[in-house]
Amino acid sequence: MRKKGGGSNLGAGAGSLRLEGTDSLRLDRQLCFSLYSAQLAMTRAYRPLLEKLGLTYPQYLVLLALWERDAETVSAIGERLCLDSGTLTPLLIRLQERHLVRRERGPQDGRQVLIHLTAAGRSLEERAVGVRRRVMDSTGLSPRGLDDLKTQLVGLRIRLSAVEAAA
Amino acid sequence: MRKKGGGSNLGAGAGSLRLEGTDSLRLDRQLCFSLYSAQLAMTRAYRPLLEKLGLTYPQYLVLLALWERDAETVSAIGERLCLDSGTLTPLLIRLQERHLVRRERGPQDGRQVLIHLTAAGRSLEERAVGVRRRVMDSTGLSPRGLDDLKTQLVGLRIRLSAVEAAA
DNA sequence: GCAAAATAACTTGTGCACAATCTATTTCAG
DNA sequence: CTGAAATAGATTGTGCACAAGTTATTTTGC
Repeated sequence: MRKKGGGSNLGAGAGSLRLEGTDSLRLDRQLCFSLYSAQLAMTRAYRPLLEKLGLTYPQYLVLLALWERDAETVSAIGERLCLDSGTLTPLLIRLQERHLVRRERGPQDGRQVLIHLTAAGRSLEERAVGVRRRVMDSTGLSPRGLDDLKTQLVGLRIRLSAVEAAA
Repeated sequence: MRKKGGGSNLGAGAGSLRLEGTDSLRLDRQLCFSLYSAQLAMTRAYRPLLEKLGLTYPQYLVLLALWERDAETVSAIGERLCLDSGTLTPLLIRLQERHLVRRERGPQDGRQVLIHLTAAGRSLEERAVGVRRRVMDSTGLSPRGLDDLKTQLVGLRIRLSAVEAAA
């Protein structure tokens, strides 16, 4: 095994273009990797706490959307969470099996399915506030710091999504 | 369907403690959601480009690690990427089926499996540099801005992981 | 040297995330 | 009103991410 750091071009200085190119792929320099691993760490921080509520992390995000605005269609929820029906349908079926939501065909438009929180689903919100607070505390960030990072990430998501839409 | 915005407590002002509590769960205020959706957007930005290389996004991250330092054990790769063997083993088997890596029992320690890049695997690096550049360009961030955000995310990951470790 | 403990990787089963496809319903053209 | 197009969800198959449990090898205690 090679020495740690893989320092093939220390003190880059007069490095060739090829070396500069490959060096740009160092793992610890990648925004993509730091984003990926921070997201994994966030999920792992929530998991043991959400487990006590019988929820997975994506299920928690769907409930966040519903606690904010109830009785929406599958596609409206999907738009807010940037997820499609292929992801949401089975997740919502599982939430229904746990009696946290009710799925009901739209009375006007029979193609739609409206998602309603049950009393049990609504009552979970209070406990979720505590979970959120504990995880946010563990970030060690101030409310200002949290909001600042959040704003940067929202901007990043919007710019990355715009490219997809153009393609 | 309710009106967009769900403005149940506009001009919060003299809101009660309960309202403040639940309001803290608004989707657009969540760091966790902005992180989650930014990560989804990053994966979606890479996907069509990586598809031309026959790679998924996690496979690309594993190759990033190997391009930086080759011939490592599964657990060494896992430590760098914060992933366990349950995730890596099948992924590495697929990379082997595509002749990008070779898996070989450790000569000293027969429990270990060393992952070696093949010539084909190494040759992919050059094309990956172009993919990375295109996605980073689409973020609209300066090298300074990219690095700044990366640094914040690394800090976040470390603090979130520290909590897990303590639990 | 040998049984027990530890370790590295693999396997199995669950739940996303997503592409591709399918079904049911609604809307539109004529 | 009728057939075609459009739309909303549901379904199927692939690949992570992970917990739990298994197998094979190495290390440790005696």
